[in-house]
Amino acid sequence: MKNNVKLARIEHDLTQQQLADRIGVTRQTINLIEKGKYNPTLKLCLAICHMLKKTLDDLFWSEEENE
Amino acid sequence: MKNNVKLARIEHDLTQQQLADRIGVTRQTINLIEKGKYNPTLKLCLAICHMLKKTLDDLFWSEEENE
DNA sequence: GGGGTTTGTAACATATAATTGACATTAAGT
DNA sequence: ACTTAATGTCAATTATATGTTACAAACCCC
Repeated sequence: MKNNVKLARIEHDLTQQQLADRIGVTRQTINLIEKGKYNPTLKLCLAICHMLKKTLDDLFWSEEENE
Repeated sequence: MKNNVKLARIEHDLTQQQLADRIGVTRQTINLIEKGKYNPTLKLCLAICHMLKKTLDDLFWSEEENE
């Protein structure tokens, strides 16, 4: 589950904690997503996208079939 | 949680059951997602996208902030 | 080298996505 | 009208995303 959340977060000068707070999840959740260690729900992906002014494809798309 | 899964599935001439089988989930899961009644995981969204030759933005993006 | 901030993990609890099995409804065909 | 396939939905269970609390490693700054 690779993604570009970390990069986009840093572009906005936010810590994991700040991003988590603004989205309304815990820091651990953001951390695990950034590390690719799990599989967030669509609603959470969308919340992250809106907060970081990116689309789903920007942050979460990859051509490969596998995770 | 509106999305375009149903439309894309029909373009490919698949039933909910067939799509579910190819992705490896149950028909109920596909049904509920199409009806917008829940919040699939990213991995499942990606599986649907690849099967239907669409991107995340094609099937699951909407500009609105809310679900 | 000590103190604060950020990040990476871990164990356990809770909410909910997803499965299983079953039944009702709708749509299409004959 | 009858049959069959497809869809909508429900109750009960299982798997897993997320929360909570806590602690350690890494990085700055003084």
